[in-house]
Amino acid sequence: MTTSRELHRKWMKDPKYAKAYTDLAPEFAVARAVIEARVLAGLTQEELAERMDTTQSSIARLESGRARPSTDTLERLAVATGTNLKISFTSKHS
Amino acid sequence: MTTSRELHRKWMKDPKYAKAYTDLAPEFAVARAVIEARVLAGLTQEELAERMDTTQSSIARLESGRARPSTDTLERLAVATGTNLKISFTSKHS
DNA sequence: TTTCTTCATACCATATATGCTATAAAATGA
DNA sequence: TCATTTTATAGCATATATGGTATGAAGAAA
Repeated sequence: MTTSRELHRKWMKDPKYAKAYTDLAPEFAVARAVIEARVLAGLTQEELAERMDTTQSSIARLESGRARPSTDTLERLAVATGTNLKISFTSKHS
Repeated sequence: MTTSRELHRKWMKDPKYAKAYTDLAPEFAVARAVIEARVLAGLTQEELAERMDTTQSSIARLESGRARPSTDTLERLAVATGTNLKISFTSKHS
């Protein structure tokens, strides 16, 4: 069986994936989550864009960290990747 | 007088109703997280608004479910309530 | 080299989120 | 009841996110 962890290890060999996953600053956590959701779904930016009824450039913008996406966009991305969007405010001390 | 809003508030005390409600309306799950973060921080809408450098009416709009807030707004709310914002796309099958 | 694929980026028009003001409703306490 | 605080909502101006288009870079494979 292939777990997401194994897939992650495999994809970490991809320089772009590895850079996206490890080098991005904390404030780009959303961008990282977007990249991970798309890659785990096995989609290219163009394919994801089609499912979200938008364009490849918009997806690239999301993944670059230059965007502050709305929850509407995030929810559409969740539908397109077959995932559930989770948003929470967690305590810093527990 | 019994309004639908009052009925909703009453029924939201039922966990099953609450879950079904938020599952069908993702934007209200965000609204609920916002309300929870503010109340746990012990803040009024006005006090939270001041910390976020915005207005009470904007907070009310966030909590009403009528908004699709940007991640910028959510980040500022996390800072104002002393929490960490977590956004993730979780698998539906695990 | 060329071709193809994928991703990144710039620019602009438009849709939407946000801030602001005012007001009203609702809750809270006396 | 009354007074006060807190929250909800409407209208509007503006800031920002998004869609669309075009273009270019990097890599893979021939």
